[in-house]
Amino acid sequence: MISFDNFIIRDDIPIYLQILRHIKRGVVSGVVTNGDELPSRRVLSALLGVNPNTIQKAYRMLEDERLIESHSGAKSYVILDEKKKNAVREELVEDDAKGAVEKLKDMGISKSEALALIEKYWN
Amino acid sequence: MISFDNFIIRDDIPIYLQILRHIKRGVVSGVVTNGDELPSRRVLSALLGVNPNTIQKAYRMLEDERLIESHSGAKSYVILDEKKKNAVREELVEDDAKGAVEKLKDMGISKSEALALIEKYWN
DNA sequence: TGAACTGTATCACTCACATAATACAGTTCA
DNA sequence: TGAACTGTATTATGTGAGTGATACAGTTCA
Repeated sequence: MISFDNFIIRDDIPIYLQILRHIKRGVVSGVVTNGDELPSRRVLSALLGVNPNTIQKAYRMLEDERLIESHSGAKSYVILDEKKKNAVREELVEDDAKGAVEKLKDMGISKSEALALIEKYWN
Repeated sequence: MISFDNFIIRDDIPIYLQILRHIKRGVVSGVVTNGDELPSRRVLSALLGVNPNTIQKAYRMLEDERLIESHSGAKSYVILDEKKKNAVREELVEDDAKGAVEKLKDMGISKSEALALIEKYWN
């Protein structure tokens, strides 16, 4: 069962996206694996204190990306293989590392300065 | 006069924030300096093809941060000193480098992997 | 002085997001 | 079998961010 312990809702980005990313990051970090069961829409909505439709929106997007499977009446499960896992990893890395590089470059920061910054802020 | 040449509007974040960041990055990179004149709200809105209120929103935020000065009827100018400049630099670095570090960490990526990613995506 | 520029303020509109309230159908399992 | 769970769909509503349209007032300068 995918865990949502210590999942805290922020208000800077849409909740359905936070749920989506939570699961994708789990996939990349290895916490979420093939065959894992997802909490039902109703259960998770009650747990997080949000509307079931918000959960449904996140789950629907995951299903569109073939990362989970849902069948009417039955529970929903994670469907993963190495290829998908790598794709998710690539996607998240694109968003994060690539975006950061672009921004740092825009500010006129050199590569060595950028590397020093990452070092600095890592701790 | 602050330049908006090769400024391209994206649709993923609010336009007023893009304008705000464009100017702040100019400050950090040294393209924007103390006493520089800003394009008027109407002129810039026409140039970018957006509503004058959108420009006003960005300028208003810059004024709240004391980075520019506006007086009714008169032109708007950049007001900078070393202290403010460093503050802006710190702020942008916070947004970019610090945020990137946090996300990469969340994905279970190690520091050395992160450094390698920055290297990789720099080109 | 007055035209043409400035900044500023106010109201209206759209849209994404989230919520709310149901309804219906498929499944699981005691 | 039937209760209690699942997923799915639909319609309505509220809210705030972002933007648009417009009006008003101050300034600059020929």
